[in-house]
Amino acid sequence: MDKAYEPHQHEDDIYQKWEASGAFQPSNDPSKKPFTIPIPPPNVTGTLHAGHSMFITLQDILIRWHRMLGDAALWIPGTDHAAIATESVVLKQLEIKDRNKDISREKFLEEARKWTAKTHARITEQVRKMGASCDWTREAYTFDEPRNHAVNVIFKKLYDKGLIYRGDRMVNWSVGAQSVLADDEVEWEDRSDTFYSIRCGEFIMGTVRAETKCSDSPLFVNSAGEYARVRYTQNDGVSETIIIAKNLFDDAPRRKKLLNLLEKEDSTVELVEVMKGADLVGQEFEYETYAAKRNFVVMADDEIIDMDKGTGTMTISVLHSQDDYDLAQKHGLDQYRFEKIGFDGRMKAIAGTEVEGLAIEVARKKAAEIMKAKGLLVGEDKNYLHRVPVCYRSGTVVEPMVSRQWFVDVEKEFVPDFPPAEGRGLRGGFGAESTPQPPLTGGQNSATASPLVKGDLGDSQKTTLKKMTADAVRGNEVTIIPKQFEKTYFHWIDNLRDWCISRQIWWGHRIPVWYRGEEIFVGTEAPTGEGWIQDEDTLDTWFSSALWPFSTLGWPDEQNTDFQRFYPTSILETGHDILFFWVARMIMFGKFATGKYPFDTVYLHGLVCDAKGQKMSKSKGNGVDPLEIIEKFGTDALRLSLIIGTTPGNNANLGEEKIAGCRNLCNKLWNISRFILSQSPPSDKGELEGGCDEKNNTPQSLLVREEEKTDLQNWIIAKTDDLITEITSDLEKYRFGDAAQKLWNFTWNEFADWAVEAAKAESNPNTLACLRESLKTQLKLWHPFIPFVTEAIWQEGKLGGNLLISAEWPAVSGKNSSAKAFEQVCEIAGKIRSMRKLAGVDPTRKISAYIFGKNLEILEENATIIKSLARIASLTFETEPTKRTTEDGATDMAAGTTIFLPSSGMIDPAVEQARVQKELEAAKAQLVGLLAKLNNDGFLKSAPSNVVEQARAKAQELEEKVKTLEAKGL
RNA sequence: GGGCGCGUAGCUCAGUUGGUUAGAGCAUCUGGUUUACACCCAGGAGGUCAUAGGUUCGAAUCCUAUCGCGCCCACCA
Repeated sequence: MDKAYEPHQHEDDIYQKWEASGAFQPSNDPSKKPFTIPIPPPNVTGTLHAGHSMFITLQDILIRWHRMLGDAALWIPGTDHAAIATESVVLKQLEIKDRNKDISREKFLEEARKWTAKTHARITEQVRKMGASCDWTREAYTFDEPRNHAVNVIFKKLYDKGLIYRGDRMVNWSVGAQSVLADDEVEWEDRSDTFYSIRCGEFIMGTVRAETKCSDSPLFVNSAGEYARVRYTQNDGVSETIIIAKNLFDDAPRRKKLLNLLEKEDSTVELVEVMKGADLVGQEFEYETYAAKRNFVVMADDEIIDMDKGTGTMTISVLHSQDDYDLAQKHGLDQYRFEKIGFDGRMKAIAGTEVEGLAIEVARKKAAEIMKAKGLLVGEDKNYLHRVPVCYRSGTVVEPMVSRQWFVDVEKEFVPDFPPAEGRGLRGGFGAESTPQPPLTGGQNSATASPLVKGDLGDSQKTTLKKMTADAVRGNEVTIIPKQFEKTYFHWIDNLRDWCISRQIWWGHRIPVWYRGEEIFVGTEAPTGEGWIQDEDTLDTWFSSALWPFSTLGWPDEQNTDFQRFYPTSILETGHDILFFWVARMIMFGKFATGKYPFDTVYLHGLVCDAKGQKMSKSKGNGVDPLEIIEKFGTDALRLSLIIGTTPGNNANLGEEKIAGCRNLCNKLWNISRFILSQSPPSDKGELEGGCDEKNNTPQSLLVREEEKTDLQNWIIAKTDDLITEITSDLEKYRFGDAAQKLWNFTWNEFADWAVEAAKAESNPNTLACLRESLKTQLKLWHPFIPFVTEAIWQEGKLGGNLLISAEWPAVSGKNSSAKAFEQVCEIAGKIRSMRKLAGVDPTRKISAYIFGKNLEILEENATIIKSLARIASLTFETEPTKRTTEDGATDMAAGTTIFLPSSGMIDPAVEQARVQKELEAAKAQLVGLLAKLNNDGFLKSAPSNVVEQARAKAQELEEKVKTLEAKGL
């Protein structure tokens, strides 16, 4: 074995061995419990980033662990076609500026397929680099044929249930890019614009969008709000009244700002009367706009109209603002749907001949000018700060525009037709679902036919997609870890609106709808007959992603063996940022399509940040490239650094120093192994005399002999057993960070620092056998976290007949060993080391030492070890403290004994005195606190007895210590 | 604006049901080269657990308020 572990000499080779061995594929043995994780498919055009590294590591840990537990572990890999991102990457790659003019749909798709085939090879190779033990024979792609079929089937199913409809929808329209933008393609920019206050009859309303105030509209007030009729008298004697919110009237500075054209230095303002909004409702009036005379009617909406904003009134522009659109929907105001702006970003005729054909911003200024000239404008606040949506591509302001889109209706009631519950049923055998079970035969009619339940069963079975999605978590059928995300989940569901699923791009699943005149056909295949034209749009990427846990297992063929065996899957692990986009929709579609929630546990990890906890971003340039890290430190170091010191859901900080530390751990493990293996060289089966233990490939001479165990050997066995228990329990609780931390602490600070060092002194073949066994156990426990180095050691040492990836998860030995005795030895050795150092003893010098105490048998038995660990030449044990404690030298207490190091001219009495003084003070301070506690009746009465006992014992020990140190005669 | 969360050692973070002297890695200080490992070994120092109240025999942990920070959702005359 090399002196240091060199990851690159092993990793690729090991990965190939694993894959070739078939270990990545789940066992076909029907007696094995299935354990399934669907991978969050990375973008097919992407490259590996820190977020990928995180989920690959976590999921691989789970998969490897379950595989070792003997489960049929299946991790399905795949990639995502990432519609929008991919389309823009490919267009850029092809140097296409205007998709609609420069390339045909077919040609584009062909090019995109070519391109993604190339990038697919890259990203999957990178996933392998991380050591992902996923089953590549089952690889899927969100945009391949089987997944397309699944998409079409569920689309039709939803449509047939009336859960998919076509409707108007406000979209983000980029005039610059001539395209609809997804919400995450919209950037928000802080801007300073002019806020106009405009006459609307006697009312005043405020807006930035002056160009849209050119049509008939209701004027909304708050019926409970107070409005003020205010009289303005100018210095020339001309006076008039206007109506504004009473709040605004009372707030003179704000009033002056909003009504600056009316409220001049020398004008007077007086309150004429105060009215309730309700009193104003119903008024109809005609008034001039910048375009033409229009009709207004006063209406009320107490939810939307906020008396503290603007002038407390609002007119609407139904087709050009989301809020206005919603308001119009709510009040059924279809007659006010005026298209004032075209998709070219220019004003239409209804906006008036003065501005027709002008671009929005130009029209706005023109409209303001006209209104000013006509006296319609009563205020201009030129420094109105607000945020505007901007197209990330063209930089132009995004216009809300109405267009026809496809939606999934999440509120509509329907009767689900879940397939019969047979076969494996719900995971874990908990058969009872919180939601009513569907009838065994599908269809709405069969439901009412059941004689078993009285009343309208059809109604009782009704549900909505929204309810289904909420019930998953509410009914504890899906558990979210960490739990706090359940709150976020419910909050999202409570605010859930219909899901717009159509996208005006080419790269995606085309909507399976065909039109012929007024006819509409929805199906999984194109209809026969002439003249059918397929919908131009494609589906939102998340639509196909929502099917991932079952579309990858053969659905809609529910007889498929994979679907039967592995669905529902076990755990969905992903970043908390896509809880809504992805996780919630999988839950929704999974239940709808299959009758079962697609997984029972959702584990959410946090973001991967830089060493300072800053979000990684391209602009900051603080991104960590996992491939570079792997190159420099090895995959295991990267994996470990992502796990250690992190907790579920919280962000993980990644810096080179931390990764280097993890690399060091790998090297430490390598060197511990190197030492142990050098003492018991690897052997092929039967090579050593006496043959081998068949199963473990352990030479007979290295089998642990129970009958002659020393304290050290017992310690190794007991501690290793404890470790198995703890790591297993941590993994069961998804406490990966804790598990890794405990393994680290054991391997390095206990096993290497104490056991291996003590073993050198003990020089006993049975100790070596114990070390070797413990090492094997540690390699197994470490394997899910750092698979490469553990496998490399396993192979180098020929520690098992097979690959470590296929080894069994360790079970406790059950050999009733105790670590207690040897722990005492460690404590004594540690104390002597500390005393030597603090007293200034030459570290190379071997000294003599005395230990006084009642029960010294254990220490005497381990004298050789203590002498070796603490560099002692002569060690004397005595029952009673002799006068030696009053001689010059260092005295202290540990493990119930008193330790004395004679000075022999090495110890400076002043230094020693200072040290003892410090010890004494600390002990006294602690004792005072403890005694106070023990004298407190409340404590004695209420605290559990073991806590009281512990306090008593500690107090006694401290009293003794204080006595001994004081006796030193300071 | 609505929601969620976080302030613990110089830095980055753990701390599970409230219960010994609050832990780790890195950094730092003092020393060392010993049958694997300088990607090392041994020993130190370093904390008013953001602040102020409260509950309790007992609070980093539970409650309230304040201050500071982050994330998600919404996009508002």
